[in-house]
Amino acid sequence: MARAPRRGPYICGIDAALDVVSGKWKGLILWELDTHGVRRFAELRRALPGVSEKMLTQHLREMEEDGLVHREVYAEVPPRVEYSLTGHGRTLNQALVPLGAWGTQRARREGFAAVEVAGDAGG
Amino acid sequence: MARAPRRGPYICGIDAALDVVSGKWKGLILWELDTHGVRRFAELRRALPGVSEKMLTQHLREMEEDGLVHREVYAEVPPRVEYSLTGHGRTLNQALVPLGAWGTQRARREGFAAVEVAGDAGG
DNA sequence: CGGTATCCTACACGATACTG
DNA sequence: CAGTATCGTGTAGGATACCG
Repeated sequence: MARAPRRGPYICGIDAALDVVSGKWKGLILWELDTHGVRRFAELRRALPGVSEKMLTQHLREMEEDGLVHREVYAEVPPRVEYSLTGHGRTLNQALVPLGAWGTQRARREGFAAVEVAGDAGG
Repeated sequence: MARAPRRGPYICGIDAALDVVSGKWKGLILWELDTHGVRRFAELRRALPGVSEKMLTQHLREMEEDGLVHREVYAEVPPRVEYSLTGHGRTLNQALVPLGAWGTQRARREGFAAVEVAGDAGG
């Protein structure tokens, strides 16, 4: 059970980017880490209401493997693991800003509840 | 079997936007229609190598319902149906440009084959 | 605290056949 | 040409239990 992302070959850039952000919680993880800089596992869990440990771990591992997320493990008791974005993770986030704004506009137009989360580009 | 997209409530704008572009061929359909302006069913089919009629129809219907695509039916024999982007479809495409560029860069970095398709932002 | 392991379900996607 | 109908499959995602 290693990888969800296909890792190419891709038909176009959108295809390649979507391969890396698809996953129910990845967008949120990106925003959360971008906003707070560094987050612990339990903090991310609280920030993503409804996520299971399994999915959070799995997404985090895939994003780490995709070079988006850095995982820092501290040899302490109780254990502490801190997650943060890599440079590529931050540039991806930048690239997602217009899309986030579009989505927020659309949700507003359609009358859907788009709960504002810290860092949301749509204001 | 009507809808794949959830139509909210969404957690943030990215969530809302991703709900509308997720689907194996939707990104490509967007690019194809944006590039050519108007495309017939069979033309789209040829532009998306490997897509089945079922998936193409399904994606097109969902995108129509999401207000992204306009479907024009001509009462002729043989039948003719033309697809084009709505205003919202075009703004979505604009919002996807940076993401496409990011994906192209990434594919290049990682050495994956990112086949250039007409309209690709990274090209 | 920060995970793994196991089992299960829903559904996105695909293949094939048929129709106005 | 532009679909619809039906069936089959892979896998993303979820529930629960256990571990260092």
